[in-house]
Amino acid sequence: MAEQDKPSKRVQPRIARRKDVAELAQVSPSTVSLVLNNTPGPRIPDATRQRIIDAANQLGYQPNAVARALVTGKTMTIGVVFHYIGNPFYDTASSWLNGAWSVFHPHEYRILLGEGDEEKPLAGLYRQRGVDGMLMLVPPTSPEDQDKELQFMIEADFPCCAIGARLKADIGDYVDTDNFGAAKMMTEKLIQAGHKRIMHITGPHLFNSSAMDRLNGYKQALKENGIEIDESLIRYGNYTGTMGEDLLNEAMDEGVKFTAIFAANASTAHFAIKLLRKRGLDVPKDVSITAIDRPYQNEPLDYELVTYQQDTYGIGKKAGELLLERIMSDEVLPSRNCYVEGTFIDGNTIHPV
Amino acid sequence: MAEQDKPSKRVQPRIARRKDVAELAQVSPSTVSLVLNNTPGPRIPDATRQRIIDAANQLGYQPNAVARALVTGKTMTIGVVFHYIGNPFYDTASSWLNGAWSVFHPHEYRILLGEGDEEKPLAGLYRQRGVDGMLMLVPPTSPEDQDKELQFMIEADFPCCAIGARLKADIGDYVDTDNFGAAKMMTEKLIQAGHKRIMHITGPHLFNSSAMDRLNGYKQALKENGIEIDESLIRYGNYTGTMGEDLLNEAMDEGVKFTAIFAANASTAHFAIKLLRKRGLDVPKDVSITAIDRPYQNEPLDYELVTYQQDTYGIGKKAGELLLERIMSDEVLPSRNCYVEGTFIDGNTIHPV
DNA sequence: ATATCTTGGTAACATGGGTTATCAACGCTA
DNA sequence: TAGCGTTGATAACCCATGTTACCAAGATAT
Repeated sequence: MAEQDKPSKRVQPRIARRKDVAELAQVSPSTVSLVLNNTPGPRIPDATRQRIIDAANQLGYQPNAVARALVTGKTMTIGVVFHYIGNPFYDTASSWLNGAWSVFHPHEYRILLGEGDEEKPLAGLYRQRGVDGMLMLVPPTSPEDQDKELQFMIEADFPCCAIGARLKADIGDYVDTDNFGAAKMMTEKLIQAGHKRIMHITGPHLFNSSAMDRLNGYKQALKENGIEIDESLIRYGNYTGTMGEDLLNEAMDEGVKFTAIFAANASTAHFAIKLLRKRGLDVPKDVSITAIDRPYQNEPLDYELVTYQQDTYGIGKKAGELLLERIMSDEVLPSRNCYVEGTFIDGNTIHPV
Repeated sequence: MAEQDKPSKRVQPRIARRKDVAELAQVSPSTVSLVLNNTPGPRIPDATRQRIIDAANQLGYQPNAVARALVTGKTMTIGVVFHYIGNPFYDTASSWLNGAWSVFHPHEYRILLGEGDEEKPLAGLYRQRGVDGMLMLVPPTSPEDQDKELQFMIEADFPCCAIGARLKADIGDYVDTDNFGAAKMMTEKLIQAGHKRIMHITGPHLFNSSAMDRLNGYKQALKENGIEIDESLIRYGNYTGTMGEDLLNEAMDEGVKFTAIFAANASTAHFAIKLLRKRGLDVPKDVSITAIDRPYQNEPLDYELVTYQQDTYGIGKKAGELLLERIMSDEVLPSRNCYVEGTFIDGNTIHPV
C-alpha cells in the first residue's frame, strides 16, 4: 500500500518563535522570555537584553498568544454575548461595545463575540477556557435554561457582568439603566399633564427584568398618584415595534379609552405613533406619548419624543470596569448592581389634558 | 527573609480535563481524544466508546480550546477589524457582522474583534497566531502603513478579506458594493431629470477606495453625458455628515451655483438636506439629491432619498464565504473581487429641472 | 508448537512559551 | 588554596491537547 502524502499545505514563511529569537541572540529560549516579559528577579545585563530585543525586532517576533494563554491560564479575551430576537448583533450593540472597548482595549483585552447558539449559549465559552470573563447582553435563554447553563460558571465564581437584564442566577454584576425609576418618571410626566387613562405597552416582562421593572415603575407611578390600575390598559408586548403596533390596534378596536401611552421602548413608541396617525389621531393632541429611549438616537425625526434616553455607551463602559475589576481581583467579589444615569429628553409628545 | 505566599487565587472547582475523563472511564488520555474526536483509524469497541462518552458527559467535559488550538494550529477564530473615525464599531457594523456570522457560526468559528490600535492594527492578530483569518472593514491606517503592516500577512498568504474598501496591497479577497457603478447610476438619475450643475460631496477619496470609486463614477456619468467636470462642484469630504454640512455651507457662501447634489453617503446626504432646509431651500424643488445608502435603514423619514442601498448583510455574508473557502483551502487562491448587488430606492428627492 | 494477524489500546512526542531551581564561572576573602 | 558570594544564565518542568508509532494479548493459521 502506497503511503499517502499529507495534503500539501499553504507554504507559510515560518513565523518567528521564541527559539528563533534565542538562536539569533545567542541565548537560551528561557532568557528570551525573561527579557521580553521583563520578569523581575533574574539579572540579565543590558548588553544581553539589547541583543535579545534587537533580535526580536529583526524577526518581528511576537509571542504566540495561544501558547501563552495555555500556560498562564489567561486568554486576555472577554466574551461578549449578544442576543436579540433573530439577530445576534443588533443596532445599539455598537455603543455598548464601544463603551466596553474603551475599558478593555487599553488593558490589551480582546473581545470575542459569543455563542449565539440556543443549545450551548454560555457554557461553551467558559468551559472551553476561551475567555477570562463574560459580558452578557440580554439573557440568551429562558430563565430555566439559564440556571442549568450558568451552573458551572456560578460554582467557579466566573467573572461575569449582565447588561440590560438581571440574570435570575446570582452571578457577577449587573449594570443597567434604573428601569423602574425611568418608567416611573415617564409615567409621572403624563400624570403631571393631567392624564389618568395611560396605556402601557410592555416589553417581554416574563423573561426580561428590564421589561418587568418598567412595568412596575408604571404601576408605582399610578399608585402614588391615586390612579387605579386598569388591566385593560396594560398590553403585554415584547419590545418589537410591530408587536406593539398590533397590540395598540387591538386595544383601539376593542374600544379601550385612553389619552396617553407610556411605551416600554423606542421602537414600540415609534410604531405606536405611526399607527395613531394612520388611524387619524394626532400626537400629542389626541394622544400623548412617553417612552424609554428614542428612535434613531441623535437624529431629528418629525416628532421629538418625551423620553428617558439610556446611556448605552456609559453602561458598556461601567460594565467593562466592573468586569475588569472582577477579573483582576484575587478575591471573590460580592454581586453588585449598578445603575447608569440616562438623560431626560423633554420633547413635544405630551399635551395637557 | 520570610518566603512570601502567592496571593490567594479564586477557588475554582476544577474544570474537567482529558485526564479526568480518562481516569473515570478507566482508559488512557489518548483514547479519550480518539473517541471524542472520532478519529478515523484506531478501532475502539463500542463498549469502551460509550464508557468514555458517559464519563465526559458526567464531568461536563469540553476540550480546552486553547490547548487544542496550540497543537492544531487552528484557533477557530476569525478576526474582524473595524475602523471608523473615532469609533471602533459603528452603527452599520451590526448588519455586516450578522452576515458574516451567518457563515461562520455553523462552522464553529468564533469572531474576535480586532485591534483598533493605530500602532499595531493588524499584524498583532496574525503574528500572535490569534486568528485563522481576517475580515477587514475599512483599512485601519494610511496606505503606506498598510503595506508595512500587511507585509507579514502577504508573505504568508494569510486568509483575508477586505470589505468596503480595497486594500492597496494585493492580499486576499475584496467584497463590496460596485461603488463606481452605483455612483454613476445615482449621478445619471440626476442628469436624466435634466440637471447639469451637480455637486458631489465626496468621501475620504485619498484613503478609501470606495470614496474614490464613487468620485470616479460621478465623473464618468458626467463625461458620458457631455457635461464638463467643474472642480468647484466637487467638495472633498470624509463621509461624516458634519464635514459634509460644512463643505456645502462653504460652497453656498462662495456662491457656487448648482441644482442637484450627489452625496457620497447617507450621513452626508442627511446633513445636506438639513442644511438646505435651514437655509430656506426646498428639497427637491430647489435642490435635488441622490446618494448612496439611506439614513436609518428601513425606517421612514420625512423625505425618502433617491439612493442606492448597499446590501450590507449580503456583503458580510459573501465576505464570510470567500474567507471561509480560503481558510479551508490548501492551495493559495488568487485574489478575488466581488460585488454584491444593492437596491435602488426611488425616493422623492429628485425634481426635474 | 510456532508464526502471523487482529484487536484494543497506549506511550511518547509535539505545540510554544512561563517559571523556577540550579549551576558554572568568576572574583574576592581568609 | 580553600571557601564563599555574586553574576549571568540555563535546563527542566508545566500547561492540555492531537497524533502516530508501537505493543501486548489473544486468535488464527501452519
